[in-house]
Amino acid sequence: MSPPKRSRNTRQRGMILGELKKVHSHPTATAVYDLVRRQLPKISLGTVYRNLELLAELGMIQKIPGAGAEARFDGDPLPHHHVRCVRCGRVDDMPGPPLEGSQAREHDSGGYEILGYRLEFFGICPRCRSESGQP
Amino acid sequence: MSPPKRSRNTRQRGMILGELKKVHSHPTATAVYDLVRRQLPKISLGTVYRNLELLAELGMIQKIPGAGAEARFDGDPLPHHHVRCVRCGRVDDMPGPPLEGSQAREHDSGGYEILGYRLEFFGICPRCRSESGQP
DNA sequence: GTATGTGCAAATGGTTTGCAGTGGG
DNA sequence: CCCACTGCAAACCATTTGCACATAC
Repeated sequence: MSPPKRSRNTRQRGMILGELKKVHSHPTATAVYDLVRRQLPKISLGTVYRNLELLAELGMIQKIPGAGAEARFDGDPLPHHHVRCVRCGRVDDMPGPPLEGSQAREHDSGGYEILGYRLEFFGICPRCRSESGQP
Repeated sequence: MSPPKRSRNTRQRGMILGELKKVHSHPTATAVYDLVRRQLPKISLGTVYRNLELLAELGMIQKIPGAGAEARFDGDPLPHHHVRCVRCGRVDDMPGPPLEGSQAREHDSGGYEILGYRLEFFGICPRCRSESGQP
């Protein structure tokens, strides 16, 4: 159905993927830019955005589009949930299995063909909790 | 703890709330702007944004911040889930109970204080399904 | 009377894109 | 060789904000 989507192995793309696989901080596009720039000082932010988008489409990484917030990227493409700190924006992995019974909803969904769902937790990260007393 | 947050009953605010309660289309800020402008031609988009934000804070309406997409607003403040059409952006209510067992996650959450979660389904709405064969 | 709200317009900020040149296969 | 990719800079677009005036209470 869909054409295999051919892509090339550029230094920029390899570097972006490599850095993402290396860290566990779910960096923003700008953060990835800063990481990669240490090796490729002339890389442009546009290229970083284009590659992150492409790598996510290819299923090699995961894009975590924040609700209203800056998107973050995860070198681990396997499905899992995330927690986002409402204070500092930090994103971490959330232990726990994927949402069960979501398939069941495909029926009573008002005529929609359900393709998937996004579940994101929000809260206050350990660091922010200690910095200013737990409210 | 938090000061009662005093607010005034302006014509603009009442009109925005009224229109939102009237429709069931989960309109965007701009769509609300267009609705209200029929009665108050001089209202500004900035005022619409400010009031939508305030009304959501007051718990009188619900803000549905799309992951990467334009935010939408719901005149029904009671918690329920939504489906977003990946083709046209349309948002509808999703039948079904709030996520059970989310409280249980508050424990094994890597030190986070969990405040809540956002669950949004995505798929293809009936109209878009019929317009271009179900893929 | 005074602080809150409004209209207007400019600013913001993350993300996208047009274009001419580069380089991977 | 050719077309995907890059760097650069400008464009985009939802949302926010500064300011002077208006108005709810």
